[in-house]
Amino acid sequence: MATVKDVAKLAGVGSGTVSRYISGTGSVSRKSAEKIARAIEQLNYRPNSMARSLSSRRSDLIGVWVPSLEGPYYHMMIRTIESALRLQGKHMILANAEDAQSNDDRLAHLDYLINRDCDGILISSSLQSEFELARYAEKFPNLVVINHRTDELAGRSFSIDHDLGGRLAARHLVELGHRRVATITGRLSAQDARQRHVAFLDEMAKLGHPLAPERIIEGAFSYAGGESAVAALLASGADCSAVFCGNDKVAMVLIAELHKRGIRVPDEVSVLGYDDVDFTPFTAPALSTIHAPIEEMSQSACHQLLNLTYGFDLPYRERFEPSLSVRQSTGPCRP
Amino acid sequence: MATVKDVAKLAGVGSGTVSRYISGTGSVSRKSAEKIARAIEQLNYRPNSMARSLSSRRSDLIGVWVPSLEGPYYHMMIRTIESALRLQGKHMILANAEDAQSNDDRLAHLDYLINRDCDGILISSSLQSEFELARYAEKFPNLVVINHRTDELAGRSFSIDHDLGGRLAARHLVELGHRRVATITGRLSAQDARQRHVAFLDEMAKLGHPLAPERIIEGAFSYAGGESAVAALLASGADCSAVFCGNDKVAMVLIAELHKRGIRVPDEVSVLGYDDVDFTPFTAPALSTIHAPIEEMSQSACHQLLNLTYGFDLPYRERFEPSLSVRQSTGPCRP
DNA sequence: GTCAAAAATGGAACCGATCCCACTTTTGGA
DNA sequence: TCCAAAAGTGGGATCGGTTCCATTTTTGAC
Repeated sequence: MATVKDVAKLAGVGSGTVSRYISGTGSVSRKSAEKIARAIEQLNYRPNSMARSLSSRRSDLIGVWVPSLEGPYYHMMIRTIESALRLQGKHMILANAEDAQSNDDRLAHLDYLINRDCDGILISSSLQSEFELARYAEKFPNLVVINHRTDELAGRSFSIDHDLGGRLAARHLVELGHRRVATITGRLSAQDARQRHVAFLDEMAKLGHPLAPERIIEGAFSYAGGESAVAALLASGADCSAVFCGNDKVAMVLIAELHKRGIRVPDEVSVLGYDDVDFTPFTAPALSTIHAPIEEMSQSACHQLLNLTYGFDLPYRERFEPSLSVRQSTGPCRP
Repeated sequence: MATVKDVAKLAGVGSGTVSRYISGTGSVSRKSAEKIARAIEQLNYRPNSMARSLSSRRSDLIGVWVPSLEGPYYHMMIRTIESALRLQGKHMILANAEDAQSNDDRLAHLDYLINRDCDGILISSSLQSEFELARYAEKFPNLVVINHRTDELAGRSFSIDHDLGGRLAARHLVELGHRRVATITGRLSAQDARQRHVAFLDEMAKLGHPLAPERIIEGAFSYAGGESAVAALLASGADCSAVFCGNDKVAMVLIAELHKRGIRVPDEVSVLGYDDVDFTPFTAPALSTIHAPIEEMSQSACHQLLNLTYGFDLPYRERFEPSLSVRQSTGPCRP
């Protein structure tokens, strides 16, 4: 493989000039540029990325930490991030903490990224306590958090107003006439799950229809968690005309289970999801849900991370608003 | 940040000894090891991965090329690969060619990986012609292909017997008594889609029930492609009691559309999918499908790539067999 | 035509590991 | 106790870029 020196020699210039030509920084005369271009072509030269990284102290690697890769939510995120980074010539490396057993284990996954000398790190937070995140953020300036708002990370945390999302859910169901409403939440130790849940309960109460405790099931945002939560809800015998699910995966599981039992959606029970992932138009019936702008949020987080890390000036926003997306799984309450 | 030299000086040994201690290759006396361990601890030393890569000519980076990241199929693959690589201390970088407009564009995505000096490359082939793959494989020895069988890449291509898969599908439907059968395929320029389709048609014919041409719709393996194919099938007025879909996403779309039209699955129409992705238990009704061991195949491909690249000796297989997974979306034909 | 400012240049030093090699020390069998 | 083989060692060369700086060349206003 050819090196800068080979190129420099063939082009009849110094190695510094070649380097300047390639990076586009500094000035190179037209004549030199042409000679260098020809030499590069002729030698089929490609810069060695490791040497470049070592000497420039930039790896052009962005680490992405996710608590799980199950289901479309994280996939939409990953997909958006990969695309945004590729557009800027950066590379993503991934750490999926799904198999982590303990909190230390989860942090070890972060170290797996940090030890790789990532220029910046994106964390899709959920169960990480704010304290831990802040601690890491301190020793790692180019760190940005998706879907988690915290004051310690002003300008570096990107989030959706899940409080509003929870309220939108409540209003939608109440407007449809539902009074006997149940909910299946995600794990309430996760900020995003808790926020929408608390707001949902609060808004239901405000609207005059507080939820009975037996109609509140704490589940988890996974298919398996959804299954057991759905089983728990249906086993409880809690009679209800509508269920608000903390995310779309759980809503999908619920619809499947209701179908199995011959309970019609939305005629007998309305089901409302949260997130608006890619499959929502294709459940049967199509899922009504709270649209969370996951992709926009992910892209913003990515942009700001690139800004912080490389001094880019890409557009971004820190806060996003969910909106109601009505499809066929919710309908008027029929007593 | 501390360097090997700092560690060597503090420990009172040479830099070579420190290097040997860290990499675990070569021999280091117990006494030196202890001193080095203490120095590392004291200085909080972490090896610089770029310097390490440059001098060892190993990036510990594995590139993964996928034609798309939509839907659970690729996600299951990515998830499996990330995990297998992390277990061996390697890192994955991803190139999603979803946004590629032309074939050159798709190859540019491969270059994006190669220019990063990946030690090895995993390609999830589909539309790439065998010729192009082989061409790249030639100049890049540590390249392995998932879900594509080709003689040029003996020992480096991992695949599922989609011929068998297609036949299993045909047999299942015929055994249930279906005679008026339709099929929605993926893009037939993709090997995996074509194989299962051709075998399906062939087996149906062998069993005495060849498909009428108007009951064959060429679609694509995306939600959008599924939607238009489903629309085309239903618009054609082709009367059928069962539909074999080239993958689960399309089957999901079909179930949703049938639900919308009030057509009961499987009572009026049976729907059979392919792949057995993570959501299949949770469609309504739960999707009968051909189980393709995607995760096992991905892991094998990963293992063999690691073997080729780093001389590991991880277990792997090149060929996998699909199996029938009956759930609730297929049932006996009721005339 | 003059001259200061700006542009362009070559090459050495450096980034922080690995790896090789010549050398020293330890080991254990006779 | 001796000695060959094995184990352990230190440090310099090397990987292939970037970056800095002193120096040369070009530019353009007067």
